[in-house]
Order: sequence, then structure tokens, then C-alpha cells
Amino acid sequence: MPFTLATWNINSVRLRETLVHKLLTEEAPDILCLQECKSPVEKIPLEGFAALGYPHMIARGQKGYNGVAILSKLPLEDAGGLDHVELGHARHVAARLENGVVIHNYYVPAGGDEPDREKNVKFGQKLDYLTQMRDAFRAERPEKAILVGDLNIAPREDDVWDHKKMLKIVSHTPTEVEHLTAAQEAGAWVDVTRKDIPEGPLYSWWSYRAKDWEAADRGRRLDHVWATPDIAGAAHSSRVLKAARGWEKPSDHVPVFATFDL
DNA sequence: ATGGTTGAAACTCAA
Repeated sequence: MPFTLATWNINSVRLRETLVHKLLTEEAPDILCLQECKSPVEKIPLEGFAALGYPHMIARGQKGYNGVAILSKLPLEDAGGLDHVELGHARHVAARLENGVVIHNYYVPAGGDEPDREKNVKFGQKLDYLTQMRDAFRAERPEKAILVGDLNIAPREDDVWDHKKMLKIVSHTPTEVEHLTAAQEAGAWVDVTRKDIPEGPLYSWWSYRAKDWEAADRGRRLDHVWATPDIAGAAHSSRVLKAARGWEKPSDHVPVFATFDL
């Protein structure tokens, strides 16, 4: 049974409930992974999602910040949530499908503005978070798994609007890319989006601060879909829904999709 | 070098 999955940093699931409805109605992925829900789990508006055919949800939440949720047409089993770096943040949740595939949904710390762990605690926490992801994949090599989310790093030169200008900007520093790559390699994760679309910009985030985000097009690819090698070959039809950045009261991130024939 | 915008929640922090 093929299924389509989407990942979207929604930047408040309650404020943008109707945008989630729009995505579920117009694009109808089987599974939607959300980040930055900014809500306790019990305040996520489930009724509307269920009415649109998404009765299943596995989530971790907290008041005001962070928060990750997996909405699904298909039954899900809770497969845990990790608190890397012991920040007490809701940044990871995992769910198992009936076919055994595990979906990991991550919201990696943004890391603040200064890319120096001596001056900026948050940058150190981001690097440590990625190292603990690496160590978890080393301790138990994932199989039949998909990893999605806002990883808050644009790893490749063509994942940012200007590679040279971005080298000292948090999200594209060589240190961050090394840490992300180490986590990726520890799980042998395949970058599904880049497997499907090897070349060119595929931005998933544009700042709210630009006067005209579309004209400036200073985007970054921060949102990712990875899969373990045993199922990566089943992935196809990756796409980024850039139009969602132009929706009314948009998130600063747009959904990224992939389909798996499993 | 600086400021630009948004959200949650509370009179400020995080992104």
C-alpha cells in the first residue's frame, strides 16, 4: 500500500488550524508530521482533523514552545519521544505504522544567532542535540524507518540562496553541517528529497522579515525527509509546496512531501 | 552594523 507523507513546521497549530485543514483537504497526504505546534497536546484541535479523515494522532507538546505531532489516516502506535540534551522540550515523537515502518518526527533546536558555543548556549545545545541523535542511531541502527522534520540546517550549497554569505549564519555553518552529516551517516539515512530531486534550490523556509519573500527568494532548505536504506528505494514523487508560503497568515515553512510504495 | 516579522504569553523570549 503506497502512502504519502508530508512534514510541515506549522508555527502554532491552533492559530493555523484552518491552514492545516486546507492542506489535508487539497493535498490529502496519508500522514502529516507537524513541528512547532506551540501547544499542549490536549489543546490540539483534533476534532476538525478527525472530521477530515485523520482520526489518529501521536504527539508530544508543551505550553508556548516547540511541540511535534503526527496526524494520520492510518492507525498509529506510539513509538516514544526522546528528550535529547534533557532540555525538557517536546522536539521528537515517533509512531509505528501497521506495516512496521517507524516515523520519527524531529524539531531540532534553532541554535540562536551566534554560531559559537562559548558565546551562545543555544548553539552548543543544537550541536549536542545532533550528537545525541547520532549516538542514538549508533546504539540502535534504525531499520524500516522514516525521519522527517525541521532539522534547522540547510546542508548543501544549493540549499541556501547564497552559500558564501551564509557560511557564518546559523543553519548553514560547516560545524552544523558536519554534525548533521554525522547523525545522518550513523543511521545510514538517505536524503529522500535529494534522491528524487538531485539538483537546484528546494527551499522550505523563507523569513517573515523580508519585504517580499517571493521576490527576494532568500530561502533555505531546513525541512527534510530521510529514510533508511531498506525502504529508501520505495520512495518517490518528492515535492515542496512552495505555494503554501503565499497562503493567508502563512507559516514561514512550507510542507515537504514524499510517497513510499510499501 | 542593524533591523526587519511573527507567535505565545504575559509586560519578553524564541525563532
